[in-house]
Amino acid sequence: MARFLEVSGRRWALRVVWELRVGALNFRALREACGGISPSVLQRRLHEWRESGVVEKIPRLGYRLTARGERLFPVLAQMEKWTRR
Amino acid sequence: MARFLEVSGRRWALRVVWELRVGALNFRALREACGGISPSVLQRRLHEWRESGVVEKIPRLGYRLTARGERLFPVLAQMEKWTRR
DNA sequence: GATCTACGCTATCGAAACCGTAGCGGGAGG
DNA sequence: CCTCCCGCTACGGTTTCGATAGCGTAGATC
Repeated sequence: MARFLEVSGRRWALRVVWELRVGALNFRALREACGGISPSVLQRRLHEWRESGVVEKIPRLGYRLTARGERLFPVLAQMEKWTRR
Repeated sequence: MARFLEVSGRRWALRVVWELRVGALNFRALREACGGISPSVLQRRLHEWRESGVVEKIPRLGYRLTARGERLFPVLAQMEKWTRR
């Protein structure tokens, strides 16, 4: 948990996962979806999430959540619900 | 949601909330619970969470989650559950 | 009243993370 | 060959973080 809080406690970290909820996105599309993250930071976040087994890279498709990453979605959905009040 | 992801996407941000799940903690206790966050950063995080209405300051008691903050706990609990696999 | 202690908090400064921009190499299509 | 879009990297300036020291206050104790 402490580890996850550390990884997710970086700029854009959760946002990247959040934007991938709709499905696979390529690098540039993901960049725009996040609304202006710098490519170097996005690159780092993607590496970090890939190391954590949350995101995977698909040739000619871009990036998408792994099965494990998908299971993280309910957490974010609940989080999103929380923000609505 | 984007706003929350922004606030929580800072070092120690969620960790601070997580450590407050056990109840009120004073500044120093919270600092130790987090395992060595610098006081200046902790100070900043507490201000940010207070502005978001997640944390409140109680005289002679320290800091604790607000009612709104308590409602954030299930999210973190689910997050913690996710990390266990 | 003087001292001691624990508290919240601030100051400083070097290190690390981040941002914006530019641009590279590579592959697909014309 | 040329063009276009792709993932990705390099660079320099700005922001954020981290470690440490220490201030001012308030309560307790002598």
